[in-house]
Amino acid sequence: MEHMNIDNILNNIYPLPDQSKNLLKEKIYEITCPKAHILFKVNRIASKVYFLKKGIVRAYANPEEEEITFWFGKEGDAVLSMKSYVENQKGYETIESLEPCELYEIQTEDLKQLYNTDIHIANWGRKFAEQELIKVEERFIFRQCKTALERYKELINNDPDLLQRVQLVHIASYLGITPVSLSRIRSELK
Amino acid sequence: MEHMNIDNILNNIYPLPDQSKNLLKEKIYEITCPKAHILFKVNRIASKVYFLKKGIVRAYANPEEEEITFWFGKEGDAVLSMKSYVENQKGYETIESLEPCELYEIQTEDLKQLYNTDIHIANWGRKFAEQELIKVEERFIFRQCKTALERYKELINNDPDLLQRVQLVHIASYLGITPVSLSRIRSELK
DNA sequence: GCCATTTCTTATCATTTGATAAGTTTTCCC
DNA sequence: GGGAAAACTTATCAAATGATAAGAAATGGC
Repeated sequence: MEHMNIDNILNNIYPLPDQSKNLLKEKIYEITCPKAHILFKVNRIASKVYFLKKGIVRAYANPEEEEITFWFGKEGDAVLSMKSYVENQKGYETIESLEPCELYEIQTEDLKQLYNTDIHIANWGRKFAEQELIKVEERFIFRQCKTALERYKELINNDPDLLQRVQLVHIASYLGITPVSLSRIRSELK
Repeated sequence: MEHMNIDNILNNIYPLPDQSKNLLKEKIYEITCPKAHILFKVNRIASKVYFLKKGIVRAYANPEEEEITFWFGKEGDAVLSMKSYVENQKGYETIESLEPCELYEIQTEDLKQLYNTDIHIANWGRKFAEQELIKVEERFIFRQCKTALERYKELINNDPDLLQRVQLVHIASYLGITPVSLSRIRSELK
């Protein structure tokens, strides 16, 4: 997939007037990280939000017992610990890069200050949360309506490159099944 | 449970300065509805958001095939079709009262206009979406980590009155199991 | 209060998914 | 490029959940 530049990423969430966008961009820096880098560690309070320019990451919960990969981030996605971002509390997830990544970084402190002073950025932040909300809610419902096979098929259709870029262990967990079960499904489809 | 007044409901989401709160309250009206009233119908574009003063409601998806109750709203909760509210598109859920209800009602149009003109209300709207987001995300992860038995136990602990107020068919669906399976779990616990 | 209807439970059997383990393929590193 | 490690598949068996149906309990209307 192509690189995503910051203007497109910000605009895709909610178009901002130039002045507000520049306020935001003043606080944003580019960083890179290697594969298998931990961007957020569980039980920490996150101080940064990232936007993914290039690469792929996953968020997983419950690392003591059984790892649950509940989210993949790709080019253009925001990468953050939601719980930590929203409530300023310990996050329940760890976020790890699955490829070498290029990221845009902003301090949550800076972001929150902008929310309080610029109404366009406040509404941008509102839209961001709203869009993420819809995504989780839809996935929550979909998960319950559909069988593992249907969920796998849907992934193939909507996110084919994920299968090329991500280990099947993580795909399986994302689909809510075991790797063995995923293997079974894949062999049935051949 | 006690009645919830509108000031508490609004403040619990995000404390607003009096002036902003009054702007909001000017647009809010009280209504009532009987039991089994449909507040939102699937595939419609919703024009209203409610806050529940008294009563209990449920949201369910997939009404053609198998009903999936994915949310209960109680005193103090906001009642709305998220998809419709966020994207101005057809909602995937139907929302139905399970008791006679007293509600505060606001037009989404009015709300959106306030978002664009009052920064405090914009941030209130942001906080609202953020809090709802965390709730769904936590439930999504919890659903995958825990067995049906654990999920039922957690419901008993965190939401005991739900069992008194709501039919077990809906509880079962909310927990992601069949009513028969829930019965089995309940009898094992005795 | 009584009957009809709805809701809930119990029982039986089928299906799906998980757990474990062994085998195969791929990847990675020297 | 060869060998070790990791990732994936396949096979077998166990456990959890679903489907169906029949019976018990609760609810609601007259």
